This record gives sequence, structure tokens and C-alpha cells, in this order.
Amino acid sequence: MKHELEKIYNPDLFEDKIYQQWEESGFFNPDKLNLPDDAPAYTIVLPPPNITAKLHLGHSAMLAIEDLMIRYRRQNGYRVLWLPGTDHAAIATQNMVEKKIFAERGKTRHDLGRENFLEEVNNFVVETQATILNQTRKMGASLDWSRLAFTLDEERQRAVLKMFLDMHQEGIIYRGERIVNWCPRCHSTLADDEVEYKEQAAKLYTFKYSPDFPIAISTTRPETKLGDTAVAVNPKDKRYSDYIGKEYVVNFCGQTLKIKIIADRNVEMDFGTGALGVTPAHSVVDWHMAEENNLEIIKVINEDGFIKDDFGVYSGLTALVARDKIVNYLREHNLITQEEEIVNNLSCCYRCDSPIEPLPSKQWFIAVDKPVVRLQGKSLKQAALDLAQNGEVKFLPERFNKRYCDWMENLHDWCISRQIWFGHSIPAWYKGAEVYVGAEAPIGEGWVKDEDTLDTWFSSGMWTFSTLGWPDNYKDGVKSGDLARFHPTQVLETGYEILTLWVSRMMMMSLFALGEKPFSHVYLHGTILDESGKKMSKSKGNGIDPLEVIKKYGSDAVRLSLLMGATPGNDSRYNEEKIAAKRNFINKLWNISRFILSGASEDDLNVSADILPKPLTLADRWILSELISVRKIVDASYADFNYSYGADALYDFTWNKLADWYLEIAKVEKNKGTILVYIVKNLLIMWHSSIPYVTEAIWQSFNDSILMIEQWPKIEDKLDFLVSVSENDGDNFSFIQEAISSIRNARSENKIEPSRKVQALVFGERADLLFSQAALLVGLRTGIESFELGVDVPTSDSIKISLGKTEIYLLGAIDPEKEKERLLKERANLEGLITNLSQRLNNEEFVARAPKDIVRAETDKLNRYKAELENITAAL
RNA sequence: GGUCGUUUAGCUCAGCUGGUUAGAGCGCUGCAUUCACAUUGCAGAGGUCAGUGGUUCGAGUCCACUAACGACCACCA
Repeated sequence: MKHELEKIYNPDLFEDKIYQQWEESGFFNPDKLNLPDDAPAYTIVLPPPNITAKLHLGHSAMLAIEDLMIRYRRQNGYRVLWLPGTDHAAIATQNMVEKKIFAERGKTRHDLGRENFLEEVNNFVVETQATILNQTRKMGASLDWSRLAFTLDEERQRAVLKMFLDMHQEGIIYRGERIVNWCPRCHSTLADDEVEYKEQAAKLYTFKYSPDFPIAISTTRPETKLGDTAVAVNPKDKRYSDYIGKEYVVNFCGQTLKIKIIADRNVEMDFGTGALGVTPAHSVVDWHMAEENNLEIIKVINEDGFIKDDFGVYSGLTALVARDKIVNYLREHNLITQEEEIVNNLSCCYRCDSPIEPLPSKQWFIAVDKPVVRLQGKSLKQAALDLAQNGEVKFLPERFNKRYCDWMENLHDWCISRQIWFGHSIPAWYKGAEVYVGAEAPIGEGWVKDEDTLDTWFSSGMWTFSTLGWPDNYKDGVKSGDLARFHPTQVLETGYEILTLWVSRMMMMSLFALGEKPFSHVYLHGTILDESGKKMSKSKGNGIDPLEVIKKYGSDAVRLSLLMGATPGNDSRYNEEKIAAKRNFINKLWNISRFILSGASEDDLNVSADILPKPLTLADRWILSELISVRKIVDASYADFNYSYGADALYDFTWNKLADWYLEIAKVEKNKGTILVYIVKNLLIMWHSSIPYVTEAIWQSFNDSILMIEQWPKIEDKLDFLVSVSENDGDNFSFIQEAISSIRNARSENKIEPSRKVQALVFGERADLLFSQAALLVGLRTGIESFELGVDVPTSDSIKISLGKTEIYLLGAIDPEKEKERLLKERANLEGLITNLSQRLNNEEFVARAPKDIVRAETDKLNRYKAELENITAAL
């Protein structure tokens, strides 16, 4: 079992083999973990990556963080489920395949036909999915592949169908006419977030509909004015207040319009003439005004971007041509009072860049404001809002709670139908004006299936429970199977950019389907930017392929570089040097282990990671107290989602405490095999969740078991016999270098005999420890094998090392003047602290209301400060 | 236009509820090297914590304003 480790850690030799071993062990699957029935569950559903493309570094960061959460919980006895999957990303995928087919064969999806096209899409999906899953494995993600899901696979299709039917039955899903973002080229609606705004120069025309109409209006789109049914002014605007409520019949460019003057506070008095021509059919804002004022809605432009019939000479023209024609008419009739060049934002299709035409269209919606019986009359919006507001779902960082709530409060009914082919079909059939909703086609002739598909977020919104067997595992309001065990999930870890798009939908869907939250915590990671701080994107070509970096530095190094120094919600820059630094660290850990294991006996190797070895020297007590303190820091930080801080503490311990100090001591003090192996075992366990491969590789070089399921150590917590050392002690050793060269010089000049006696004088409260380490290093570097050590009276400015008859004096770095200054400052500081604390402790209200342990802690603090003050005063 | 974030060493970033002398990694400078590791070790230089004002015994931390950069949302008649 025990085998030698290579001189340098080579990830290539281990990673694939180890991953395969993990997978074959079955322990990614919670059912295979040997756990008591009451073991608490810990579930994370992996945010399913879009199958449009291979993974990028952002995904790697996500996998690193989630795998850490998962592995840490697995080590702590949880029934851990990390559930993998991919998202069909309806529009994005269809678009990508369309482009590909067009580039390769010059054909459109219409050329291929629905069936053939969907087959092409499916081939594409299979291909990219394989790539994605391979990349995910390379990261070392301990996902339960037996539960792999896809938002468009058969099970999910059943779930989506059921959800649609349930919501329809409840009256939450309805078909209605609304203004949608319509792309005349793609023949599809776009979600608001699929619309891109482009700044462009436009002409703002100010004119009157007709000579006899009293108010001039401004617009950049005169052709839509054919559909105007009102003019809106600000109610505060004195210029127009007399007209409000009046109705006019005007002849606008040869067409008859009925115009009512209405008041609306959203109209800006300063823009143009302060009056707005209301075109309900072609503007979202106007649509709302029309609803409030019962205005007629007149469609002017059709789905192809042409002017509709019944508009005389304008019918059949494209919007742009019609615009020119109308402007000419207005000019000829002297109705234009101003033409102005302005810059405005044109809304464009994110796919084809065509200008968006806002059009009324029949679509399926989810009503977010409607009371839902199964939610005790709350609306979806309200219920989802409550989860955040009453703290049932916590956001990290907290500020995203506000963003979530703001967005939720402004949420309108969610349009869920999309005019694309790739996606979940809508279970609706039409016959004339009749609509049928059901799982199967209705009986009878002449029913036509709805050709649209569902918004991709509809299925991904169900992700936490559609992956756990809903609806089969949910009967009469009772959960069973996976759903009972693993829902609600613990953490949703995802990027903040989809907080609104995805997280909010998951909340509503879960509330509707199960009446419960989908998760307790939302951890939002930042974006990985490129080295210059720009977003990585395909179009810019500045993306980094995780596989290449992994190949160069190893998976663990990539993971660690993404974990350390990263805080939730904050973006971080890609930095290859950082990865190299982590690679070096991993090699350091490897060599620490190599050194320890090579010197360990068979008995040493069998030491339990739970029980402190004994007896202990001073140095042992010190390193063990550091180890225990690190474990506490790690536990506390991981509990707070502060992964960077925990890793920092481990890193510092491993390199600066264990390698730099304790191993050097161990070389001299000898017989430390047991305790060293004990430390290594604990260290590997604690490091495993961040850098699983190298830790597993080392572990298996001297154990038959798999480290992945090794339990988090339960080290005794009796710290009273341990040594506590401040973090800055390393600074006190600047004299060592000098000592070493002094001794060497003395020797080479034959000034001293090769004495076996070393005596050093060390000052400070931890003189014994400093002494031990100092003597150790001096001895180590000078080849003196045994020492006789002693501590002398502390002095404030010098350190003396005697070698036999020769004495070496080493001056400390402390300047008495500066020291005095420091003490004075500290005294003032302490006095302030004491005043402040005394005041608080004299405050009856504080003492009465604050928890007892806080009061006690404050009292202790006060006493400590007082004692310190006395010391300082004495020293001065 | 609204909301939010960022600004700390040459670079990339930590710094929790205000509390001794502001930290890390990389880079830089000097020194060391048959040692588990040169993917190494030791030491050093380098910061008026973006600016101004305020609260406080005490501010990198809290408040206000300013500036630069960035993100999101909305709208642009």
C-alpha cells in the first residue's frame, strides 16, 4: 500500500485515474453513502450550463465553489446530493444551429422543415453536452451522474406539461393579447432581456395631425401615428389643462383619427411639446395608457413589418417607406413645425439586429399578481417576495436581496410563449376561436396544435424539483422519494447576472408546485473577467479554455486560484500568475507530505486523525494548537460561505507554520513520525474539498481508503495545554540569519571550538518558543547537533547567543524612542477603550437587554484592558 | 434617468460587527543552496487605504459630498 511519491507532483498522472476511481466508488451518489437514516440532507442543484457552448472559466469557478461546499458537507456526515444537468437554452441554441446550418449549407430552418431541423438541433445538443460533461469531470466535480438531467429530456417534459396544465387549471396561465417585442425578421417574440438597445441618430418630428388640431406632438415614428387614439399630456401642464377630456376627429394624412386628450403623469413636460401621441398598438407605455383610459387599439403594422390594410395609400408599404410618405405629406401641408436630429436608443433583436416592432400579439402568460388558492390567496409575486423579505431565503451578499425585491415588485405578467421550434411545446390546440388546453389533442376534427414553445426559463425555473422526481414524487401534497429527501435544497450557487432571470422564476415555480421555497441560500459569485478587466465573451475572443489551463497547471491549481481571494458578488480578473502560484503551493503540500511519509514508520502511518498523539514537546503543542485553530477558522468560514478566508488560513498554516517552522524543528528534535503523520492526515482531510486530486493522490499513497469520504476530524478541543502564538512571531527572527553567519565566520576563523553547547537569550512573553525555534535554526544551519538551552532575563534591545566560550550579541530592532512613542499611543488608545466600555457597562439598559454572555465578554475585555493599561503605565 | 458596486503596495486582491505597528500572493532587491521541495529558503524595499468634509477617545472600516471606472434596470414619445 505504501509507495514512494515522485519528487514533483504531476497532476496528469493522477487526475483522470482518481476521478474514475471516485466515480466507480459510487460515493457521488448519496444513496451509496453509508449513512444513518436521520443524516441531514445537503443538496445543491448545479445551475445547468447552456448546451450552446463549452464551458468557460466562470463555470470552473462555479464548479470549484460548489464542489467545495459539497465535499465539505460530505466529510461532515451529510447526505450530500449535487445534481448535474444541462439547459436546452431554447432560443440561444436554435439560433446557434440556425447560423451553423446557414453557414455550412446556406439553408434556413424553413428550408429544412420543423422535423429535420429539430433533429439537427438534437445532434448538436448531444455533441456539446458530451463536451460539457467532460469538462465538468476534469474539474473534479463530485456530481451524482446517476441523476443527470436535461431541461428538455423526457422526464422534464412530463414535469413541464404537468406544470402548465396545473397552472392553467388554477387560472394562473392565460392567453392574452399584449404588446410584445416582435422581430419581423425572425418572426418571433423576444423577451425583454433579449432586446438590445443601440444608440443611433434619429429625426424627431414635431407636427400637428391636422391644421384644426390644437396640440402639436413629437415623434420619431410618424408612420405609427396612423394608429393614434389619444394625445397624452402631463396633468400639471397648464398649457394643455383646458383640453383634457376633449375628443377630436382629425384628418391625418388622409386618414381619419379619433383623438382624445388624456392626462398621464408619465408624460414629460419638457420633452418636445410636452404632448405625446398615444399609439396603443405599438408602444408598451401607450398600451398601458389605453388600458387605463379605455382607448381603442388600432394596429398599424403587421407581423412582417408592413402597414396593414385599411390605411389607404400607405397599406402594404414597409414602415420606413410609409414614414417618408407621411413626412412628405406633413411637409406639403405645412404641418411640421420642427425637425430635430436626436440620438435615441433603437431596440434591436439580439440575434439578427433588426429593429424590434412592438406589436400586440396573442401569447401565453403567467399571471403574477393573481391570487392563488393553493398559496392562501397570495399571488406568485407576493409569495416569492415574502420568501426574501421574511428571510426564509437568504442572499449572499445581502445587497442582492434588495435587487431581487426591487425587481420582483416591478414584475409584470410573464410571457412564456416563444415563436421558436426548439423547446417544450405548448399543450394547446385551436379551432377557430376555440382554445383547448390538455395533455392530448382534443377529440374531433380541425384542431390545430399551437406551434409555439415555452420560454426556456419555464423549465429551468422548475429545476430544483423537476430533477427530484416531481410530479411522480408528489401526491396529495405529500412528497416522497428524492423530493422528500432533498427538497428544498440548501444552496443555489450561481452568477448574479441571472438573479432576476432565473432565481426569481425558481421561487415562483417552487412555491406554486410544492408550496415551499426552492432553496435556503442564494450564493451569488462574481464574474471572471479577462486580464484587462473586460468581460470574457465569444465575440471578443478573450475567453479562456479551462481545459488548457488545467492541462498546464492541473485541476487543483485552477480550482484553488479561483477560490482564494474571491468574495461573493465581486468580479475577479483572470490571472495566470496566480494559478502558477497555486500550482507551486500544491507542489509544496506534495513535498511536505513526501518528506513526512518517507520518514514515517508503519505505526506512525496508522495514527488516528481524531486523537492527539502524546507526549508533546513545546513545539508539538504549538503546531497542534495552530492546527486546531485553523480547523476552527475553516469551520467558521465555511459556515459563513467565506471560502477564501478558510483557504487562506489553511494555506498560511501549511506553508508558513508547518513547512517553514515545524518541519525544521522536527528535523532536529526527531522521533516526530506519529505527530507528523497525524498532522498530514488532518491537513489532507481539510484541504480535500478545495484541492481534491492532490490530496487524494497523497492519501492513497499510504492509505487503503478513499479520502473523499474520510470524515472531518473530531480533534479534542482541550486547548489549555496548548500554546498560543501571535501571528507576527516570524518577524522576531531577523536575527537568525545574522546568527548563522556569525557562527560560520567564527568557525571558519577558528575562533570557536566545535562546541556542543549553544545558549541563547531571548526576550518576550513567548521566549521559550522563540528560543526553541531560534536554537533549532541556528543549530540546523551550523551543523551543531545538540543544544543546551536556557532563557535569560529579557532585555528590550538585544539578543545574545553564546557558543562555548564565544558570545555573539545580536541587536534587536527595537528603538527605545519609538517604543516609548508606541506605548504612549497605546495607553491613550486603551484609556479610550476603557472609558467607552465602562460607559456601556454602566448603562443599565445595555446590561438588562444584552445577552448575558455578551455582557460577560465585555466585562472580561474591560478587565483585560485595565490590566494591560497597568502594565504599560508601569513600563513607562 | 434609477439602483448598486468598485477605488487599499508596481500588479492581482483580502481586510467580519470602527480598536495596538493596514495584510497576502506575484513582481522587485539582497543573501543562501550537496537539505522533502529552485514549482525552494531567509531577509528587505514598497501604502498620507481615490479626494474633501463630518461623527467618535479612536475611521481603511460609519455618514455626506466629489471624482474615475464598472454593472444592472428602466426609458427615450
